[in-house]
Formats: sequence, structure tokens, C-alpha cells
Amino acid sequence: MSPDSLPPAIDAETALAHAPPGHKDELRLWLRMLTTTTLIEGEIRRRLRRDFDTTLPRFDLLAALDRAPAGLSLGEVSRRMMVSNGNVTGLAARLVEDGLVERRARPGDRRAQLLRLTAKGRRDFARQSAAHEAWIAELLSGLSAVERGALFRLLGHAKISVRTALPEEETP
Amino acid sequence: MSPDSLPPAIDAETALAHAPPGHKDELRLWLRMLTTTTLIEGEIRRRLRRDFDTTLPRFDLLAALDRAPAGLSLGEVSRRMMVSNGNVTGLAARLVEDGLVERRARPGDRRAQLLRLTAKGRRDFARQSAAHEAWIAELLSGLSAVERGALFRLLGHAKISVRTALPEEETP
DNA sequence: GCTGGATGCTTGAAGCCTAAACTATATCCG
DNA sequence: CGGATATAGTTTAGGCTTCAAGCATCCAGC
Repeated sequence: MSPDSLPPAIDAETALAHAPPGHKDELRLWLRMLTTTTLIEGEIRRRLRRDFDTTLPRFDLLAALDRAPAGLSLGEVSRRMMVSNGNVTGLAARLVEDGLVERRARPGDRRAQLLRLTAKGRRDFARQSAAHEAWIAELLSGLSAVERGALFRLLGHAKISVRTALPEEETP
Repeated sequence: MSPDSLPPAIDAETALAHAPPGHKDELRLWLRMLTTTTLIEGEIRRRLRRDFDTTLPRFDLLAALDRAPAGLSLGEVSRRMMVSNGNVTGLAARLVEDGLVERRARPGDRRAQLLRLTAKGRRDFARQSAAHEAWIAELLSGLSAVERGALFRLLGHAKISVRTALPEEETP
């Protein structure tokens, strides 16, 4: 199944393919997961820049807000995006400046601020989102529906495995 | 001990779980792949910082050099790490400054420079690498060997799918 | 009420990362 | 040889990201 005919990019995982055998196969699994994800993510970033002159974090923030019409606080956004709080501060500031997002005080809590998409934000995101979905489908089109289902399920197990092994965080 | 960056349980993929059905399942697959990878990667970064006061990119560069005792040019490193050329310039400079990596001219080509681990670099990396491998095994310990094998194989298909769909890169 | 701890957010320093422009060297080919 | 093209690496501008420190606000219990 390896494309021996075309040895294109030599990534870390490929380089390890001929490493001393008997070594932990968990490591190999992880490296393959990482390179696959990095490959897809890089392509998505490139296309977002090329077609919409935007970035993945901006897209992700818009996506989070698009799914929450009532708005989200900065903290809620940072949890959904799995990034730090301070990160969202700057990201949101740039999107507000560009007129895609608005922030307003949350009634009853003078600490929190609600972020919401503006009309322009909704419009822009709708276009980007459609393209994004098509890109993903294109990139994964080499997998059959059965393979996709199996992969989805196994990744679910992996996710649970990681969350279980993680230092007891809060589970609301 | 509680920085503002700990990822709780509600991530983007989970938030999408109740999205309108009939939507592309490729997108769900991708989001699950991304959150799983992000989860593991974030934990590895945290532990590298905590236990070795280093970062994942530094670790990755050392790993690439460790697998190539004869040394690698900056360009070869950037291809293996799948990052830009300019990125490696700064990364390597910091590692050279810290005495973990040395650079020397490549005989016969005055453009290229070879990077190699110093003795200290080899020593440090050996410790980090052992810990890293154990962490990965720990985080993925919830998967059976069969599941790991299946996941590895499916990710291989996904990788091929992406590389096939990618705009004709160089094929030497 | 008041006070101590939690929560929401911002700031600053440092590192990571990319694209694009640039320099220098190598190589191909007529 | 000499020019065109390719390759190796650096630089720069700008965005992303984290951690740690800090400010303001909220809330629970006294």
C-alpha cells in the first residue's frame, strides 16, 4: 500500500519506519496520527489563506460562535477551541477590529463579555465553512465509508484513553 | 497549579455532536482526529516543559538529528519536520546556542550546513526520548494491541488519501 | 456587611510558525 | 564560457500560542 513508486515527502514517521524493530508501536501510531493531522491541517491553512485570506484560528473562532447564536464568553470560546484564555483575547480583538465579531457585556456579570458574530461575520463564515467542508471531504475521499466509520470509532477510543490517562481534570 | 489553559471536556468536536444530522461525516471524522491529536500533543508539550524545560519543536529537531548520526542539512530537517525553512533557522540557532547542536559546513557545497547533535545533545535527548515514549504508551494504553494496529493501518490509508488529493508536489 | 477564594479577562515576555523577499552558491545547457 | 534555473539558507513582518502575573468582579460563609 506504500506508494513506493513516488517517494515524496520524507516526514518523521517515514524516517522512523526503518528504526530498530521491537520498539514501542504506540510511538509509531502516534507519529502517524501526528503526521496525518499535520498534513491535513497544513493544507487547510494554506487554502484558507489562499481563498479567504484568513487563518485557521480565526476560522475556528468563527465556527464556535456560529454554533452558538446566543453568543459565547471568551472563556467558553477558549474551552471549545482548547487554547489558552490569553490567546482568545488577541484573536477576538482582531476579529472585532475586522467587523466579524462583536462583544457586549453579559447582563448580570460585569466580568464576562459575550462574543457574537456580526452579519458580516455570519456571511463570511458561511462561505468559508462550505469550502472547508468540501476540502475535508476531498482530502479524505480515498477512504471508504466503512473505513471512515472504523477510524471514527477508533479515534473515539483513543480520545477516551487519553482523557482517562490525563491528570484528573474537572468534568462538569 | 491551575493555569488558564487546561482543556476541559467540551471541545469543538463535542459541540458539533448535536449539529444537524445528514451533514458530512468526513467533517466529524476530521474534527475527532484533530481534537485527539491536539489533546495528546498538548499534554506532551506540558510534560516536556515541566520535566525538561524544553518544547516540542526542540524535541522534534533533536529527534531528527538523533536518527541521522551523519548529520542533516537545515533543509533536510525542515522537510522531516514538515515546517518551513525559515523556522528551522531560528530553532537551530537556539539549540546551537544551548550547546545541544553543532553546525559545520558541508564539504563540497558552500551553501549547505550540516547540523549534528553534540555529546550533550545526545545525552539530553536520550533522557527526553525515553520519557516521551513512555508518555505516549501511557496515553494510548486504553487501546488494545488490535485496536492500535487497526488505527495505524487506517491512518495509513488516510495519509495516502491526503497525499493523493494534494496538489502535485515534487516527485523526484 | 465583609472577607477570602474563585472566576473572567488582560497583559507581557518568549518562543513558534509562515510567506515572501533576498543573498549566495550550484548546476544545467547551449 | 555564460546565462537561466534551481537549491540552501537568512531575514522580516505579522500572526499564533503559552505561561505567569495581575486586575476586576463575583460569591459563599461568617
